[in-house]
Amino acid sequence: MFSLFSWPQAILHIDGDAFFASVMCSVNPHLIGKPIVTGKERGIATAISYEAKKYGVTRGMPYFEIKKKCPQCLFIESDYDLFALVSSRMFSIMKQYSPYVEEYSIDEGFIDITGLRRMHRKSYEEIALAIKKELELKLNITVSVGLSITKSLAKLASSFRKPSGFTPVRGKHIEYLLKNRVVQDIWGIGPNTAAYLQKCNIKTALEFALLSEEFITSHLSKPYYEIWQELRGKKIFELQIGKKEVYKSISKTETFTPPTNDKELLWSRLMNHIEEAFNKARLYNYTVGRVDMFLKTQTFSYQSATYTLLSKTSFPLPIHSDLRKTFETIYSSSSQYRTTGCTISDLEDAKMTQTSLFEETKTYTKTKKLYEILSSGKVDFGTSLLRSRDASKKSEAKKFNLPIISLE
DNA sequence: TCTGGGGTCCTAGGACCC
DNA sequence: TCTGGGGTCCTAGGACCC
Repeated sequence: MFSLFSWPQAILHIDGDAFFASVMCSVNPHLIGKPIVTGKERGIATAISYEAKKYGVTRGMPYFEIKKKCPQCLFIESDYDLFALVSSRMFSIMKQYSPYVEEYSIDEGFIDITGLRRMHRKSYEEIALAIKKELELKLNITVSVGLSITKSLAKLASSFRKPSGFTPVRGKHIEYLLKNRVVQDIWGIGPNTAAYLQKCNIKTALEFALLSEEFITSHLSKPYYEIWQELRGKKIFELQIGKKEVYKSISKTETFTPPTNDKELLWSRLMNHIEEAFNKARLYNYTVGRVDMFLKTQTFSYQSATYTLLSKTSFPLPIHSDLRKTFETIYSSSSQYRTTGCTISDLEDAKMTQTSLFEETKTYTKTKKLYEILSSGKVDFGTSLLRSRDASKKSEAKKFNLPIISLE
């Protein structure tokens, strides 16, 4: 019932095993074989080696708990530059086998190898194994590989055997794979939907895939209908080829330990995030139409507010006082806050943004000039100018007739 | 599982219009 | 003056991913 042909498409999913931890081991051989956990810089586990997993250490676990579960565990700092380097080497190896490579995340990719058997003089299984072998040899880490006829099936397959597993699933083997996976294992089915399905007495991926089309469309939303089709062998999701450079939104958040209700501290951190988000927007040549900000309390409730710009801009400084007013509407002196953050959206290609009246004003020219100076590296006070308590820096700011964001 | 940071997409429901 | 029904656009919020 699932598919008439063995390989209507051949899609690989490649997943780095405990990627961050494995990369740390690959460059520090004395760590090999030891229980290690990365994420020391944030105090929580971001990657856990298989040795540490045995002790019950899980993602997001705080330091004191890791120590309790596994006292001999080595808690080390993440080296994101190194992870990015290994990641880019991983994808360039993949691209030697097929031009259709999706860089899904830092440690995961999809490869479409449909129609490449002749070129490689190998079966699809042999191509998959060759890629796996080369990755492991050259990067000194292990990867798990799934091979099937859709992205969802390939991803489910790669999680079947770990670490360093290879699971090819052609049409006639799909039922077997699905029978041996639970609905939570399916890409796109999270805890909420899994709980709902559980109530309907649907536990395995096979039970989900065998549901009627009528049931899926009347009880679940579009994404689940697409997943359902993918698990039945119908290709819905295309590979996203090429580097990520299109954004719908950009966000920056930060959690405080311990929580705080210091209004000016929160405001200065929030403004800092907004500056950083706009920096990224300028990097990708976007103008911004909307700023969302939020404060999260100790009890995980959110206060959020939106500021909609009258005309899109790439610089946050001119809207500084409006943002402050927006902040005032969500801050409460009686709350303790653990997280602050912002999301900027309504992004538009800067070339497309019409020159507004605002942009013709002196303020705009000065703002642009200021940001140019700040990003040129010719001055050493950096963006701290905007938050400085130092009088000389304040005078620098005054030259541009700009507001000063105080730390007090 | 006492919970970090950065994203995407979908849907329900209100506002507005005819 | 009261009334029906339908379309479009926007937004808030939820769910999911790594």
